[in-house]
Amino acid sequence: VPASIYDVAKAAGVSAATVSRVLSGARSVRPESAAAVLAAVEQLGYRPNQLGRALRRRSTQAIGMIVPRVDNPFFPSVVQHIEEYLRLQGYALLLCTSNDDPDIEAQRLDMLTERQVDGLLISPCHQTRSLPAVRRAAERIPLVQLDRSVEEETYDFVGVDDAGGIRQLVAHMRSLGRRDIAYVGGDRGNWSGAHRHTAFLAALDGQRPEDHPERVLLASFSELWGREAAEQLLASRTPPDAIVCGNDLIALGVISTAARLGLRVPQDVTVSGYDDISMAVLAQPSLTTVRQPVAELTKQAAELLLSRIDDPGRPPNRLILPTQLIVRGSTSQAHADGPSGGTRVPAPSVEPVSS
Amino acid sequence: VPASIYDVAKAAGVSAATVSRVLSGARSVRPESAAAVLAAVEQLGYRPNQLGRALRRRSTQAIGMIVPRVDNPFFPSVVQHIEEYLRLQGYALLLCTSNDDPDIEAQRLDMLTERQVDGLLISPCHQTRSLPAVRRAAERIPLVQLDRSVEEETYDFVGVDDAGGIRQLVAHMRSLGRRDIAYVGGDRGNWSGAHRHTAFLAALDGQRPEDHPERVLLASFSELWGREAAEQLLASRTPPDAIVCGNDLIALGVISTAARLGLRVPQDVTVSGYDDISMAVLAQPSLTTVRQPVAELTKQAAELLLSRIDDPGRPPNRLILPTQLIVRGSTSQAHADGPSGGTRVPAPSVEPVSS
DNA sequence: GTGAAAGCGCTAACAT
DNA sequence: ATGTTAGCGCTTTCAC
Repeated sequence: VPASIYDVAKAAGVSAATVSRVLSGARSVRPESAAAVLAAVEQLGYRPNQLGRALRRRSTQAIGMIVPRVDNPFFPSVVQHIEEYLRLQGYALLLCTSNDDPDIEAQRLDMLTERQVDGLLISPCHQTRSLPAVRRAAERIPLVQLDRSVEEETYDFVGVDDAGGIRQLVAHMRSLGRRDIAYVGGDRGNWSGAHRHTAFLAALDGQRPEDHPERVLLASFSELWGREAAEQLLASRTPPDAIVCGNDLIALGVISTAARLGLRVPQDVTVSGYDDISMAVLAQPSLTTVRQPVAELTKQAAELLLSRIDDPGRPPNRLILPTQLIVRGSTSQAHADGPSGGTRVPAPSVEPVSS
Repeated sequence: VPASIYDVAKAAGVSAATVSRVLSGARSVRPESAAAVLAAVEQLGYRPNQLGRALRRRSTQAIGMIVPRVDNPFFPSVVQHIEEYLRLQGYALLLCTSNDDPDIEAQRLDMLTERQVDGLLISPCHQTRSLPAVRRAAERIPLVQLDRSVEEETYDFVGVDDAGGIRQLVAHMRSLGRRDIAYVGGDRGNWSGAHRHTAFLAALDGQRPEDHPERVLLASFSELWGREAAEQLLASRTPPDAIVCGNDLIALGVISTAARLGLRVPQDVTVSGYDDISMAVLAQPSLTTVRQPVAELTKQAAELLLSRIDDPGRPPNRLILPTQLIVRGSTSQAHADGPSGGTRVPAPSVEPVSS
């Protein structure tokens, strides 16, 4: 059995309270007592039991996080930033995946709540179906949504200007002379899927999408779906001359199928993604996309959470960050051989908005 | 303040012990008491505090896991499988990243230990520098290594036959008539980097690597490094006609640079990866690689861990799983247009070995 | 079948 | 500066 704080106290010839004080550096302790305690800790190999500490302190110094998927590189990159930030603030990160399933998500949310995390960070997998569990959790624990939000606007949220990003992409395709623009997106159940799709339809304005329902295909944010959708789109007698994709994974799938069918990207068809995952620059051709400001997104989300932990009563805050168009080889031959970066086009007008 | 088990007890007109029994279904309780308890739970919105429960039970029903990186898709895929498996066994997964830094790794290991996880799953980021922290943790908590191991062979481990995989790749390159085979790998600090590099040198046998030290480049398991290394290798007057890479990310970087330099893959130079991440099949050309049996790897690791939790005293077990060569377009034009799968070549001789 | 009481490991008041 | 005491929320003997 591992040593407890009482074992240390006995070995050091002091009381448990003194050991606690030495270890947490809370109040001043006589140097020789401190030395004795430290020696005893060392000798017994004592490690404090955070369960006991958390139970008493009513704080675990842990933040729970739930992401919808871990096989979409966008989320790992978000996780990496968040973990780094929280670590520096002295918080541990407890990470879970919902696998895009609201039931698993709810289960995870409850689990983290019962384990008394001090705060919750979540990208809900569904706008409506995630709502009950998010609400339950938010009633008890400071909660901040990032990148995706549930329908209700009563919780803290920091996301990006999905609509603006799509608008930039459509305008870019237009400026290249493309007129027949198709869309391959994820499902509308989640925030990103819904907003990007809606924005695409809105951006088409002149060209009525009702005339070409087969030009808008929705299913999931995966490369597999990108391959399938491209099959439908590109094998037709009159393929589109541009395909805007809901994220980078879909776009990579589309490009892969285009190559297989012998179509040249960008000459025969231009293709764009969304997210700017690290793979985007490696693709052949490299991928034109919209970059989400992950560093900013995660920093704001973490700060929002810490501020809410500090003051649980403050009114909810919703931040929308601007995106950046990254032009690369999949839409512009001029960029096909660029060593890596691509041309960055900042968003035209959108400022970070707080409501 | 949230309701405690005593609040529920009072509301239901029973004792806390009875509430506990109802909730854990431990011993039989009179139906009407049970109903009253459940009603009170519902009415008060009671959620058990797992800190109190864990402190008393001396079990958190949580497993801690540490992976070196989360931006190498191989590890997310491992995580996904592990989480699924543990969830079905009633365990929560607490996931951390070491970011390939032994100090952060040690900190995480200590953190998880102090939080009293019931078991630890880890891919150590370094063979020797990870050893002290792994040893400390393993002294207190059941620990299983997966995919990577520390130097010492005294802890449970399930990995893959890295050497066999590399041997398959070199043999494959040879069978294609390639004679000047280069190697671009990760750093030798970690298990995979060391074993794959060693295996490559061994597989060369006839061709003495000392004659061509510039043919073997080691740094990190990233696409960026792949790009840099390919620059050196392919811009030379006498580029190699085959490049074996330490993992898929490196290979994708190499292919990207080859394309930029105007070299054709596989005609001018064949390229292979390792891991078979989902991106491998999407690359242009698709990537010949060695598949790690992730499902089997994770299942064995989880089972090893649960068995050690069950019997902490049992002798350590080390499992090496066979790999599978996946031939695709980056080495064979015949496979360049295959819709996806590639040709699978099972390992020749290696059986799962238990020592 | 159920309640009372003790205690998991820790820290925060309150003394001194 | 330090020890004593109580209690965080829960489960589990041990009686009845």
